[in-house]
Formats: sequence, C-alpha cells, structure tokens
Amino acid sequence: MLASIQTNDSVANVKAGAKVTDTLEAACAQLKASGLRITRPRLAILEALIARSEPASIEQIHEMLRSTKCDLVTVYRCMSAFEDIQLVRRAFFLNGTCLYALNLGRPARYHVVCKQTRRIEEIDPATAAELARALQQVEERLRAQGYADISHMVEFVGTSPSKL
Amino acid sequence: MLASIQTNDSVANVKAGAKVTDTLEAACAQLKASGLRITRPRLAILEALIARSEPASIEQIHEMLRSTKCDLVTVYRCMSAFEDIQLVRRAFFLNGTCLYALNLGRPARYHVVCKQTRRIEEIDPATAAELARALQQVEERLRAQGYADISHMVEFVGTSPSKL
DNA sequence: GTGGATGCAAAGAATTTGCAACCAA
DNA sequence: TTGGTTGCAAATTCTTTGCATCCAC
Repeated sequence: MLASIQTNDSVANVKAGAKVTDTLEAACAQLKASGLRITRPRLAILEALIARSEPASIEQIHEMLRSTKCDLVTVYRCMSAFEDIQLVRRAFFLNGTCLYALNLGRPARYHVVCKQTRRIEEIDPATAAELARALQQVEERLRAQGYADISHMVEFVGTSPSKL
Repeated sequence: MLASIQTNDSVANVKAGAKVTDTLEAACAQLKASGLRITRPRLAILEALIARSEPASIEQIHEMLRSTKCDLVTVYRCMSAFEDIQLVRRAFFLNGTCLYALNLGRPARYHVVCKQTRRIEEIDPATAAELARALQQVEERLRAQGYADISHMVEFVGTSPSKL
C-alpha cells in the first residue's frame, strides 16, 4: 500500500541516513520551543510520520505504532497539539477523515488521491510550483483585504491509471 | 467533472427576478434526467440551498428546513444522492464537517473560511480566475499522466478582518 | 400499482472528555 | 516536585443502516 512514489524527497531520505535523525531533531526542537514535552509516544508518532513520507490518517498513524502500544486517544491529542504549533499540517480530507503531514519548513506539497485505491501521489514539482504561485497570489490578495493568519488546503481527486 | 461544468455555463446569466425559480427548475430537470424523483423534502432542500448563496453543512441545511419537518437522515441521503449526480458539490471540509453547494452551471468558486466566526467569503473573481487556471493546468497534467475523472477542492482559511 | 423515498429507531464510526496514574523537566 | 501527558473508559457527535410506511410517477 505504501509503495512510495518517485518523490525526489523520499529518495533523498533513503540516501542520507542522517537526514531522518535531523528531521526528528528539528521536530523535537519545535516541540521544545513551543513548550511541549518530548515523550515516548510523541517521538514514536514523529518517527512514524518521518518514515512514511506520505500524509497519514490518525488511524494509519496508530497502526504504525502498534509495537509501541500508543493509545488511539493519544494519537488524536498529539496530532491536535502538533497542528496547533504547526509542526504538522492537516493536509487532506477524504470521506470526512483527514490526513496529516509533517510541516517542517518545506514547501507545501500538493497531492492527488485516487478515488478507488485511495493511494496518494504527489503533483510533480513544476506543475505544483505554478499552482503554489497562484495560491500565494490569492493569499496576498486576502491579506490586503485584512485577513490574517491565512493558510490553504488543496486536494485533487481522480481515478489513478495504475490500479494495483 | 468540474472543468467541463465550468465551461458550458452560458445559462448562468438570467434576470434577477426569475432567477430563483429558474435555478430550481434547472435543478429539478437534472433530478429528472438522472432518474431521481422530485419530492417535497428534496424541493425544500434545493430551495434552501438556492436561498442561501453560500455553501452549507448538512446540519445547517437541516436547520433551514425546520418548518418542513424534514428528517436529518433524509438530508444526508438527499445530499449524497445530489452529489452522485453532481447536482451539488461537496465544497469544504472544516473540522471534519463538509459543506455543500449547488453546482448548476456556475464557475467553481473559491472561498475563505474565517477561523473564528466560521463565516465564508468568496474570493474575488479576478483572483479566482487566476487560481482556476492554475488548477486546470494541474488537472490537465494529471490527465496526461492517465488520471481520469479528476476534480479538486480548495479551501482558504484565515482570520477575517470583520469580527461581526 | 410499484419502486423509489421518507421517517423513525437503532447501529456503527469517529472524535472528545473525565480522571487517576505517570513521567519529563 | 509538579504540571503536562497518557491510558482507559465512557460520553458525544457524526453518519449509516434496517424496515415499515408513504407517495411520485
């Protein structure tokens, strides 16, 4: 199910083994800076999010933590806390469930969700850049109108060509 | 799909007075064409959606129908049916709830949701057009990659300047 | 008349809350 | 030590399902 896509980023993760720990450290730093404690469940969640380079649902995260016996409620609470400090971004909404992705100073990514398989694929960087520009333009306009603290969510849905 | 609906919408411009009934008729026509029956609850729901020109949640629609005593379950079922025949578009996801909007030959609209008041405001047409173009470009690219039946959702979230 | 649609009740999922025990700082 | 965190259980909220009745066609 997680047969990852060709994101140049996940490739980078595999190549540079150190990057994972770097990312984890950055996340911990952000926790600390926000006055949140670094606990075993939280570390496990962050590791899971880093290992999986795609957005994950609460349920999926909980599944990945089976070995650490982290309560489902804890996942809910942690993700909520992480979202508050913007460590994580609530990225997708599909059938009323939403997916979370780490939000560590990276450019926002845009994805397609397959209606049938529910697999997620990343929009290629070139096209995404164009989209990002348009989105930023809208945000700027909103800011000019007096809106503050603006963010956005974009989701593409379709039927994937590869029905694996 | 969204794009095709956006393009053949020359019916959109009507005189203000007759517009509501026209819209209702168009909706009924679509129901009929799809083999769905025109019932009192469905008419009431459609009228409510037309009267309110903003996207509405299931809950809100149900509230608006208090006088007609339409069951909440019926609203769920109708909205689901309407979505299947694309009479309606599931437009927003906020806190796990989603908002529905009529999808009758109008260009897709993009909205900002205020974090505090939860009020919805429309993105001005000029900026929206730019955004629509970028979105279409992404969809085209996806189609080229083999995706079918593509649609998208976009939501801006921010804090509105007017805290009424 | 017939099959789709509705209302009511009840089941099922998803998410939140309360509280005692726990542990990171 | 101490207040933020966690786990467990239970409460809530949201959404779906079953079924008898109803009504649009």
